[in-house]
Formats: sequence, C-alpha cells, structure tokens
Amino acid sequence: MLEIDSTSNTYGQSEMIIFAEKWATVSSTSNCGCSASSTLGDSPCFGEHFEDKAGCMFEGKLGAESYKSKGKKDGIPCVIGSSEDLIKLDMEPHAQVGSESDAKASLLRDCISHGPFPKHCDHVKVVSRDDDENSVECTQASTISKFSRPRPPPDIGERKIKKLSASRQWRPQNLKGAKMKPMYCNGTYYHKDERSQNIYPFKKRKFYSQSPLCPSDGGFHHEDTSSFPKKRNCDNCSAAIGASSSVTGQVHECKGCNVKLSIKSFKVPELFIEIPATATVGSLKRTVMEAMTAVLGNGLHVGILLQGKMVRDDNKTLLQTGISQDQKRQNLGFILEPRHTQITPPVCTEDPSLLSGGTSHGISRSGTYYVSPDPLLNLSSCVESNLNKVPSLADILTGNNLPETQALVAVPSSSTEALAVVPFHRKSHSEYVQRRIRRPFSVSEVEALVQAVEKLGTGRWRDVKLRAFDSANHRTYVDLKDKWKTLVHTARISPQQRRGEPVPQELLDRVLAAHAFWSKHQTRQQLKTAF
DNA sequence: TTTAGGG
DNA sequence: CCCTAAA
Repeated sequence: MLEIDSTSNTYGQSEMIIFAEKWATVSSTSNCGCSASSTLGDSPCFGEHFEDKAGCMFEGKLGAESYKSKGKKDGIPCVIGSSEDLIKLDMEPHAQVGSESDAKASLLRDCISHGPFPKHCDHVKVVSRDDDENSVECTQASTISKFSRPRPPPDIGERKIKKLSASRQWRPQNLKGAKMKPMYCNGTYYHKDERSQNIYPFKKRKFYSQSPLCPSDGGFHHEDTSSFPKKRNCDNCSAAIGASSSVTGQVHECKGCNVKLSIKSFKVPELFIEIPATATVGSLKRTVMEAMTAVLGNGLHVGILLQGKMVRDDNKTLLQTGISQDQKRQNLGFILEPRHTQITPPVCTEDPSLLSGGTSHGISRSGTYYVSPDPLLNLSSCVESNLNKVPSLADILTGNNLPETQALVAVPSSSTEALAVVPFHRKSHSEYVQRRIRRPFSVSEVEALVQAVEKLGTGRWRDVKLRAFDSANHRTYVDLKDKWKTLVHTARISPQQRRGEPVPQELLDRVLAAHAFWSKHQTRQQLKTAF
C-alpha cells in the first residue's frame, strides 16, 4: 500500500485576478449560479472565461498553470495566487471585511472546488478568450464544451461526488428506523438530548447541520441531488477541518487608500491517502481529487484573524477593524473553514477514558482518504464574543468560545491527530459512506463487557448492551459482540502479538473462562432443544 | 431487530 | 468496524 502524506499540500493558485465591484461584498462574485454539487470530480470546465452578474471575471485554467483574468469595469484588482503561491488582495480600506474574505473564499471555492466555470451557467457568460467583450450567454453545455475539457460521459459514478458528505450515511440498514430505540439505532442521535450524545462528530454535524433551522446558504448547495433526508444534507463536516493561510504574508500599504495584503498559499489540511500500489496514477489522482472535494467541495468560508481575534463583523471596514493599519496587519491571518458551521456542539463523552487515543493513522480501505486538521488552526485563541453566531469550526478548533468538553471531537485536546479520522469509502456509484470513528475499548469498558458477559453469556448482546453499555451510545450490541470476539482472540494469542492498549491478563483470563463456560452452556442448551 | 459470522 | 444472511 502506498501511503501518501500530503501534509504540505498547498493550494498555490496560479495567477488569478479578481475584479469585484468596489463596494460589493464579493461573496456575490461567486454566486453566479454555481452549483454546489459541482465538484472536482465533476470536472470543472477548465480554460474558461466567465463573467458573472457582479462583474467578476475569471479565466481559469486550474488544471494548467495559468489562472488569470483581466479586469474590467471599476473593480478592484485582486491577485490571488501565482506560481509563487502568492495571494494578493488589493482592497480599498473602506471595503468591508466580508468583501475581502468572501472574495478569497469565492475564489478558492470556484477554483478549487468547482473549477473556474460553474456547472450550471444560467447566469454566466462565456466570453471568448480572444475577446473579452464579446461575451456570449452560455445557454447550453455545448457552448461550454467548446472551451472546456470534454466532459465525461454520464457515467460519472467514479468521479462524481454527489454532495459527498450529504450522501454519507451511517449504518444504512438502520437509517430508516429513526424511531428506533436509541441504543439500537443511530437515529438516537437525532432525538436524544444532545448533551448526552457522544462523539460521532461528523455524523452529528451532518445530521444537525441541515436541520430545518439550518439556513440555506444561498448559492452553493442548491443542487441537492441527494435523496436523503434534508436534514442530512448540509454537512460540511466531512471536511471537519479548516485550513489557514500558511503565511499571513507581508502586508504593505500602497500609496493610495488601498490596502494590499499579500498572502502566501492557502494550505489544505493534512491529507492521508491510502491506495493500493497497483492502482493507476489516474486513480490516485482521482482519490486525491475526491479528498480535496471532500474538504473543500462544500464551500468555504474565510475567517479573518486580526491579532488573534476573529474579525466577525463583516460590515466593518478595514479601517475600522484596523486591518489597514500597518502594525496591526503584521498579525493578520486568514482561515478557511467549511461554509456550514451551524452545528450543534457535540459534547464530550462522559468517560474520557472511552476516548483513549485512537490514532488517526488507522488504515482505511483501499483508495480512501481522510483528513486531519491543519495544526495551524490551533495556533490562535480568539477571545471575541460570539455576536450571536453559532460557533464556527475555527472557533472550535481554536478553542474559541467552547469549553473543552465541547470539543468538536471529544478526544484529548492534546491529540491533534485524533480529529477527523473518518475515512470515506464508496458504497455505490455516487454514494459515499462514512466509516465510524474508531474508538478502541478502554480497559474499563472491557471490564464492563466481561462482567456482563459473565453474567448473561454470549449470544445476548442486546442484553449486554442494556446492562453495561446502555448509556454508551457509541457502542452497539454489534460492537460489543465484535469486541468480545476480539477479546477472545486476544486472550488466545501471546502477549507479544497483542496490540493496542494492553488488557490486563486477569481480564483476559476471565474472557476465556466465560467464553468456555458459555460455549458449553450453549451446547447444552442446543442439546436440550435437540432432544 | 437481533444474532452470528465473515470481511 | 462493516456488511449481511438468517432467524
């Protein structure tokens, strides 16, 4: 197996220039009818020009080296990225914070996730490469294909990730039973008191994030191709990570009243990819693509950190926030975070020992990947009050506004690697399911399990669950049965062969004893019923 | 839904 | 942990 650690992945865009309306919040820039589910896997139309309503214009060649556009109208030029991984924003000091961050977010979104060309181009004009003025309404795909890379045939199963995270599901066989008894079903996570819920961070976020209360994001998630319930559809959590600008960059003020910010490349979160050595390069590319889509495909939000504080008021001008001040800008940072952060803060499990460090470097299935958070996200502490906002991922990751017990993933906070350990794997054509986080049994759990089995015997896992793990929502009776199986196995092998947190020999002995006893017992029962 | 077992 | 046949 090949394991690729692409920690240093960066999105150094090639040269890219945005022209946005001076006073517009540039978020509109990217709201040009783009479809959220246009993903990397869907293959952006490279090499396109387009101009959206807001007058922003891109010429994209994400796959290639160049990505630039020329400006027109009275926009403010923003150069983002280059071969030197440079991102420059030339902003008017009175520009709103939101316009700056949104500009970048939309750039990244468009270029990274969706490609420079929106899939649905109702509101987009395609202009000839040679003549920017001669724009032609894009009314059909054929118009685009003239410029773009040939689109794949309808069979995009292998490539398309339909609302990647949205399509993910847990225990599909149980999904329909939302009314099941809590302990049997993950439906439990819908209904029970959240505070009592344990850490299925992504799942929880998925389920809650697009609850009816979750506002529409207005632009990037409209193509809801998923057939799953709405409430599971706005999970960005898959990308329960964020990225931050790897360098806050030099900041310099230009002569006029414009503020120029220079940001080095945006880093993407650490990516782990596992793929068979026999896989083709193409499939490797696809896998990376899918991973990136998972991370970025759902839309990004840019957060701004000024001297360690999150700048939340998008309506403040750069002057007001102090961004235009040279000295303050020394400490200016940008953070990428998933767009939907309306999550219900998960709560730490009642027993910290239950969380005893599963490593995030677990092996996932072939051709899968998972991401871990960018450590950079942990660097700053934000003290600002929340202004009525639901904590964002960045908040959580930076420990802002959330007590430790509400960590996004209830793992020891020191364990940065424990975050986001959920790999994806393809279930069918365009569905991705998320594997549950691996959470090794702690000794105390083993103890409880052994005790229950001693009492109830093997084969009554539901009762075992009820008896000893009733409140451990993340342990199903199947889990307990599986654990017992491994315990028996563990007890039988030599201590040298055992892995993970060592289980006291005494417990293992009891396992063997109980296993032997109940095996006989079962045999006897069977014999009884047989005769 | 639960159990049982293979993957 | 996942998947699923079978009960």
